[in-house]
Amino acid sequence: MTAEPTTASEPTPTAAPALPSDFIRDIVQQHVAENRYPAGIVTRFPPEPNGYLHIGHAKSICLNFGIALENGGRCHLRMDDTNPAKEDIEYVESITADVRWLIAGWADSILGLKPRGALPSPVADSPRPDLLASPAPVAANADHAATEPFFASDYFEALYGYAEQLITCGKAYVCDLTPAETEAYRGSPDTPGKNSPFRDRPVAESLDLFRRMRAGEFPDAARTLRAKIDMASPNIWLRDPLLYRIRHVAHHHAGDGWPIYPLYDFAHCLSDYLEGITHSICTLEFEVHRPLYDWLLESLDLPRALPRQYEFAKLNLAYTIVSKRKLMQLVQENHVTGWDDPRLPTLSGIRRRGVPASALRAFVTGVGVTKFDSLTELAVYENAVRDSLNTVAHRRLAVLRPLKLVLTNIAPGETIDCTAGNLPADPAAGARTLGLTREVFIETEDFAEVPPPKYFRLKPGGDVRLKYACIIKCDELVKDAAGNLVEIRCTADLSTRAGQANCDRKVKGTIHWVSAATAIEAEVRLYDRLFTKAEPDADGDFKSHLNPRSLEVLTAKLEPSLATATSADRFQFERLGYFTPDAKDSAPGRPVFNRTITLKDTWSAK
RNA sequence: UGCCCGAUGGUGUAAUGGUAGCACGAACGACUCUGACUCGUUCUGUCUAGGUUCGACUCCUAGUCGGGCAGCCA
Repeated sequence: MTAEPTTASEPTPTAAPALPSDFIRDIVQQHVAENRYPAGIVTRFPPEPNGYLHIGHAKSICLNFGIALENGGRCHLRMDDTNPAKEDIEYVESITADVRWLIAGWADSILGLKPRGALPSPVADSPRPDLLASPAPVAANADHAATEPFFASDYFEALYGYAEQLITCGKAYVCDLTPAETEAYRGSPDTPGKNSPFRDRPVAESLDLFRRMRAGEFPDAARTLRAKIDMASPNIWLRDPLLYRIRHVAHHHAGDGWPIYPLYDFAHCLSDYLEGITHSICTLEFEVHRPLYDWLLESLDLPRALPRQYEFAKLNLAYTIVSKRKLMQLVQENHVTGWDDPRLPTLSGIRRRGVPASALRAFVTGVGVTKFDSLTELAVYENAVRDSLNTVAHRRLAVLRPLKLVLTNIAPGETIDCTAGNLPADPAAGARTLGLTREVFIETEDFAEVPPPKYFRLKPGGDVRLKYACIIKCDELVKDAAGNLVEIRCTADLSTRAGQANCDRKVKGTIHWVSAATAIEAEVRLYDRLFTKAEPDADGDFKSHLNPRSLEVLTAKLEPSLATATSADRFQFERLGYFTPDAKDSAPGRPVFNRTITLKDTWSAK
């Protein structure tokens, strides 16, 4: 091959990964091009702190933070905490930690691409000028917003003011109907509702009543504040929707000063407005709320640009459920060990299982953003996890189900050093030394006394390579009185070690092993999908489809270098999968490893 | 039988009136001291019926199928 410098004078295309594209990003792009939001693009991720975040939220987080990052904008993590009865500070903390984990380091990689817009300028009347005033770099800003969440409950006072404004201009009224009456008056999807008898109550009376609601004069559910729209609207959310309800409960963030709390529809659009959100992106079930979102904002006298709502389809992943209510059941009924059980699709569980945040991001980005209610195959997720781990996880040897093997031509006490690269594809990742000894453990399934067709592993009279060591030949089986195999006796061909005369000798199979003399023991937890059906709740009975074999606990033999591993480490146990020490249960001297995912197996399935 | 939304290979997604492409998956093959990775080849698609157009995945009409909406939840 001649070294023709054909490309020397051509500009080397810096293979920048393409920015994701979808119908929402297209809209944002157009707005950027039109300079519709001169102050910049601002999005938000608004979970209610009533449960743990899950893989579905990851899609929303990546969409919202991604759009902000790509456009030099901002994304606010906002607790949508308007219903204190269901919420708890525990969830505020877990959500904050999970979001921070998911986006950590992301800005750096995405900012390597060219940001498409200018940095937003401060929003003058923002309730959080501390956050918004400093034009920090986007990367820092993104992490900061995730670390320091916004709270809808911080806006209760401002929201209350908007409510009074709505009453004053005749667009809201205090209603004394009971909950049951309210429901009855609402009608049904195909029959119009009826006007509340309190609908035309004088403004002054509604205002007085609303102030007394706030003062705590009335018991729970005695009255509500409602928007005055159209009880006959084909859209149920326009049939005089409730804006405020009376609840004499303390709030985990706002304290105990509020006997009334705003409902989602009222709080959300105005929280978006207060934070200067430009694109309020939510899932499809809120599509029918959009007219109300717009009605509320347009009914008030608001000086700044109004946010607009856009909807996309939430993520559905095969063999998993993400409903907070159902996850809660699994946790409370002890089908799993907690919200961070590695079998759960919660971000805490996924993290504990050992999945890198970058893998999750790649997965949800690859799935795309549409309005089609799809079901994503688990293989797509698994591919993203393997793909991410493959290049970074150092290789190690471990034996899950040990079978004793004696190398009869190695003397007791003798050790033969073998070098094993940490990342065979990348010598810079270094290597460690494995000591081959007379007694080793191999995987039980790597030996077959009666091998099936095309069996590459060890069999009577056959030979196989011990990874990083040498080729061995099976001479003899030792069985106990009951006929159970207790030991295999082999001869090691030491001339086939790396650098030796016959190192290039080929055999069909290569198996992993650990030295019986130096192996450490560890608990290893193997996970399988939590459910046996692709759509566990299709028949409304997800608990009957729990996989009884979703967790298998073994005592494994590991190569000694694994003794000092921490939960920040990720390994590939060769031929077995990717593993990480469990962040909760692993301790020095008592290691516990989680299997993040198996390696792809194109043989045993046949 | 109200209103809103959607429909492209097995799965997910692109093509924005002009060559139906990508990824996952599957099959086969090459390579291999991981039956992994990598590489190569192959496989399968525009819901139906009309219409507009030189030309339709794209626009229009009707239908079919699927999803969402009747919490003082979000």
